[in-house]
Formats: sequence, C-alpha cells, structure tokens
Amino acid sequence: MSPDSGGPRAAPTLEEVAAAAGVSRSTVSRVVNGSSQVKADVAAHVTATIQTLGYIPNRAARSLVNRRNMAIALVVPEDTTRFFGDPYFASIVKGITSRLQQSDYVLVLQLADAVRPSGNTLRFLTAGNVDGALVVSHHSRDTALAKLGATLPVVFNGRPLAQTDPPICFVDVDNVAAAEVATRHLLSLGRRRIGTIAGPDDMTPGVDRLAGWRRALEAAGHATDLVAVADFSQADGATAMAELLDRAPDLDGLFVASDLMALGALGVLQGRGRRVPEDVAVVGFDDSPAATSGPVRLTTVHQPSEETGARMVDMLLGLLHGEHVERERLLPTHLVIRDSA
Amino acid sequence: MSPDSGGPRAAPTLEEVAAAAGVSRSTVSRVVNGSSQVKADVAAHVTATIQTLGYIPNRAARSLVNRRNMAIALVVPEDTTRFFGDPYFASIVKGITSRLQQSDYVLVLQLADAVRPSGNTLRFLTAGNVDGALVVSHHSRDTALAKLGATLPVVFNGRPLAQTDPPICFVDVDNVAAAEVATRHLLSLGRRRIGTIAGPDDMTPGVDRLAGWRRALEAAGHATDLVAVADFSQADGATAMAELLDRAPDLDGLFVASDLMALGALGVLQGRGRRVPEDVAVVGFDDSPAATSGPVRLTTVHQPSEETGARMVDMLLGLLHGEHVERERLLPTHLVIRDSA
DNA sequence: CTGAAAGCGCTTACAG
DNA sequence: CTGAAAGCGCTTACAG
Repeated sequence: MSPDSGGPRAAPTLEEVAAAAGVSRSTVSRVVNGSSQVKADVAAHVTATIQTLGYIPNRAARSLVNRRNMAIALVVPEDTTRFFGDPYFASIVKGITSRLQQSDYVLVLQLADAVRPSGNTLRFLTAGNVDGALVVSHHSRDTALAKLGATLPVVFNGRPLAQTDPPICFVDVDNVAAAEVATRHLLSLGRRRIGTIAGPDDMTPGVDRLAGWRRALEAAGHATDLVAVADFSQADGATAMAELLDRAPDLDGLFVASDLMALGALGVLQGRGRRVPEDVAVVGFDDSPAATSGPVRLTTVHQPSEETGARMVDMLLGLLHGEHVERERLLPTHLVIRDSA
Repeated sequence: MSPDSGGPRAAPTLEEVAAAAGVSRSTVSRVVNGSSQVKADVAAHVTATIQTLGYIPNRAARSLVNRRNMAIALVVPEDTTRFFGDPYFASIVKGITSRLQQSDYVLVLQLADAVRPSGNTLRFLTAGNVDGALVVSHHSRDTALAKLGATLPVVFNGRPLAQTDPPICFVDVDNVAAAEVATRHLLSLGRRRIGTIAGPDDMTPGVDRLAGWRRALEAAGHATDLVAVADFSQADGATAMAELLDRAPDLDGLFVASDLMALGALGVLQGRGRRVPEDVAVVGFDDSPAATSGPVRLTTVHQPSEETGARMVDMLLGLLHGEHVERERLLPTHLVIRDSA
C-alpha cells in the first residue's frame, strides 16, 4: 500500500492496473480492448487484476483518443404527451434501448416537444456530442432534421417525405401495401361504403396508408370520398369518426391508420349505437396494446414495432462502423384478424 | 491558411482558436468558461474568433480534466409500455428535459423495462458514466436503486418506502393529505358508500393515497372496506372497478389513485349503466390529460407533474454542485372540480 | 508479444 | 491580466 492511501477510494486507472499486474499500460489496454496479440497467460493475469481492482475504463479518456462519444441521440420531434400516449412509440423505444444495451453506446434523449426541433436541439446534434442520431415521429414540415444526415449518421423511423443528398436512411414497413391488404379485407367482408381515418399529411405513415386504402377501393371500383384526417391521437380519431359518420351515415367499413385512433373511433361508434363489426367493420394499424385494450378487440395490421427500433439501431451502428449498409430497410407486416372486422 | 488545409474540415480546437486570435490556449479557455479575469477587449476579440471559427469545446476533453461527465441518467424501473401509457410520466419527463435543456447536462435514458433494474443498468450507473441519476416510477420491491444514493447523487420521483443512509432525495406531493381532500369532497357531496381504487402497495403513491382515503372515511365514521388495488394502468383500473361493483352494488362514491385508472373505471361504470356523477361520483388523481379525455371530465387532484420533473433536476444539480439542498421537496396539490364529482 | 512515448483537447495552478 | 507547463486517462503507431 502506498503511504498516502487514506483518501476516498478513487476509481482505479489503467496505470494502477498496470502497476498491480506488473505490466505496461499498453498491455493492459490491449487486454481491455481484446487485442489478440497478448500472450494468453499475461492476458489472464491482467484480467484477474482488473477483476480484483474493479477497473472500469474511463469513458471520457477513451472518447478523447478514439474521437467517438459512444453516445447516440434519440430525437423526438413530437409533442411529448402525444409521443408518450401512443403505445407504438413505446415499442419502438423499447426495441431501441434493448438493442442498444448490448452495445457500449448510450442513448441520449432529445425531446423536441414540437414538430420542429429547437435551435438548441439542432446545435446539440451538430456539436459533436453524439456519434449518430435516431429520429422517431418525423414530420415533413420540418426540414432541419432531414438535412442532418449530411453532418451526422442518422436513421429515421419511417420513410421521410423529403429527398436529400445523401439519401436518408430509414427502417419502415410498406405502408401502402399493408393498408391495401387491410382495406381489401373490408371489401372481402362485403363492405361497400368504406371510409378511412388517415394520419397527418406531413407524415409518410399518414400519406402512404391513405394511398393504400385508396388504391384498394379504386381497384374495386368504389368511391374514395370518405376520408377524415387526424393526428394519430385517440381524441382526434374520435373527432374524425364523428365527422365521417355525419357525412356518411351509411358507412359500413373503416380503415384507421393507427390502433390508437381506432380506439377513439370505437368510442364514438359505440356512443352512436353502431355495433362493431356488425354495422361498421373496423381495421386498425400497428397491432399495439391499444388494439386489445378497447371495448372490441381490433382486427389490425401488425407491424413489428419493437424490431423496427432494433433494426434502426443496427443500421446506425453499421453506419458508425463504416460498414456497407442498405439505406432502406422494409419490415414485413400482416393482418391480424380479431373481432372488429 | 496553412498549406495543408485540404482535408475535410475538422472541428476547430482551442489551440486553433488561440492561434487565430493571437493569444494563448489559457486565455481562450478562460473566455469560453466565462472567467472574469480576461481584459474586456481581449475577451471580445476571442469571442469573435470563436464565432467565426465555429468553435465548440470538446466534451470528452472537458470531462476528462473536470472529472465530470455532464450527463445524468433517467432511470425507469417500470414496464416500458406502462411507463409510456401514463400521461403523468409524459409530464414528468417533459419537466425534466425542458429544465435540463437550460443546463449543459445531457439526459441518458435507462429503461429497465422491469421493476428491478438489470445488472447491466446497475453497472452502468455505478461505472461513472453519469454524474447523477433521476429515478422515476420506483417500486419498493427493488432495493438496489434505493441504495444507489451511497454511490451516486440520486433524486427520486416520489418518496421511496425504504429508509437508507444517506437518506434518499426526492420530490413529491403530500399524497396522504391530497387523497384526504379528495375523499372529503366525496363526503361533502353526501356520498356514503365510498370505495377506492388504490395503486400498488409497493409504491408510495399507492400506499399514501389509500391511507388518505382511509383517514377521511374513518374521521367521518364510515366503513373502509371497499378497496381494490390496481397497478396504475387503465386496464387494471377497469378490472378493479368491476370487482368493487360486484362487492358493493350500492357504491355511490369512488376515489381513484390515478386519472388513467379512473378512465378504466369510467368505462366499466358506463358499461354497467351507472351514471357519473349521479349514481357514482368519481374523483381521480394527477389532473393529467387523461382526466379530460374520457366520456366524463374528471374531478381530480391536480399535482404539478411537470414542475415535479423540473424540481427533481434542480435538486440533482444542486447535489452535483455541492450546494446545500433540502433532501425532500413537497409540491402543492389542489382539487379540480369538473363533472365527475 | 511487449513497452516507451506521443498525443487526443481541454483546464488550472503557478509564475510573472 | 496572461502564458508556459503539467496533467486528466486513455490508445496506438513505433521499436524492439
């Protein structure tokens, strides 16, 4: 023991491990980083010393020399309450965090609490505080985030509307096709007056699912006038439902762009004495917990939300490690038949 | 221009700013850190140079010498879906992030996705990756987090059940008193058969709000047998409501420990043909968006959720800066009368 | 396979 | 008020 060992026990450094193990800093560093060029018995001894001393590498020192922060940002350009309110996002975040836990990267939360990120957020992202960013719930009304890819490796949840250079990386599902399948299911049930509650027109899930609904109806020679747009929230879904019912009391089928909005719609249908699925057949989207938490278990398009989050991380990590990665990744969906259609 | 200025424009360093401004690194550093010992005109010139060069201090280098990570963890020992599902948490997080945005600290998300944090999470927290931690939605079944305070500055959202040394820091409301007020309101309405849907018994909001309800009823000489425990989720609130109604068809008043659970209860009451407030008067807790998103606008106990998050940050920052801080901070609540009672 | 040395970008006593 | 110098804890060519 050194004579001055009286102060509070500070975290041991590489230096101290080296001294204790009787080797150089370089060797300890190599062992810590799993270099293969250390003799087996030396490596074992160093590892043991690391164990007994409880050595943990200093993040900052590592970052400084490696020029990597080992941190990635989760950027949420969305109203915080709405973001939290949709179980779809819970799944995405869960997928992200659990995949990230297996890496040495840390997730830094950047809630913009608005569609357009603040200068603060933008500055943070471009100031080199993080090595990359994950963007969830992006609106095309914002252009700053779409351009971020030029500065920083970025992966989006869902295809962005903007075309940029370099092209934006994203993980998504084929929303058009999935919505088409959902709508065709309604048609196959014999429904003839089919409406939709679409998502906002500045988000691709809104735009694309609407397009899929339209395509299915047009192919079947049906009218495509029964569209109500909502903001993906339950409350707005209810409002849209009321509007649709006012416009078309004979509505007998409905495709809703998210389970949460469908939940709102279900409440209104119930309130107006429409039976689901007898009077109005309803198909949702997401297959989130919201699908089974309402009065009627929703038939819905399942999308692998948690996996979407995980694949976003994979893509970003690939980008960070300079690997060749596909810039677009589409995950499969399928229709889940339950009670509402 | 130096002759080798051809590569990709790297972020300028302190050194480069110093060279450009014709001063030493020390001086630039002092200006960056707002030292008062720099002559005004020199400071102005350096500031200008910093501007034109777009200099941003390197986080890692700073952390290394200052021995501070400038990062704090948000630890959520809770099922992710449930955490996201309750708008109360959305407010807390919003309060935390917006307060933090005014500081130089970064928020690192640690979703445990379970009541007990994984070894991974615990290791992360104690490995010196963050300077402090904020714990939200803590369950007393977990003891690891409660002991964390010995290693790291930690602030809890809500009084923890465990007694520890050093004592745990937390921001909370007086749940007992608030629940008592809510229940007395029900009594003042003439209700005589008053039940409660309590939160889980391993969380203080669960325990304390139940205690407040009981205290009010006992003071009035009423029975306190109508208790159903739920887990703060809407679905479980519905289940609890059904149970209560089965046990006491004559129930005419209800205090629910959260708005979200009250929403679930409202659905069941409606389903069983009970009018609210005519047949059953209901008082919730939180005054979150959930209070006004259901079929009946809830009378509820307002608690300043967003401010709670902000005060948690204040307390932690105080701890980090070695200031003297009160280890317990209680925020005021008040009853909001709407339509349900 | 191993070590001495330089360097990552900052801050801060210490002199002056 | 300002600068030269040491040092924070690592990694990595470079020799050997």
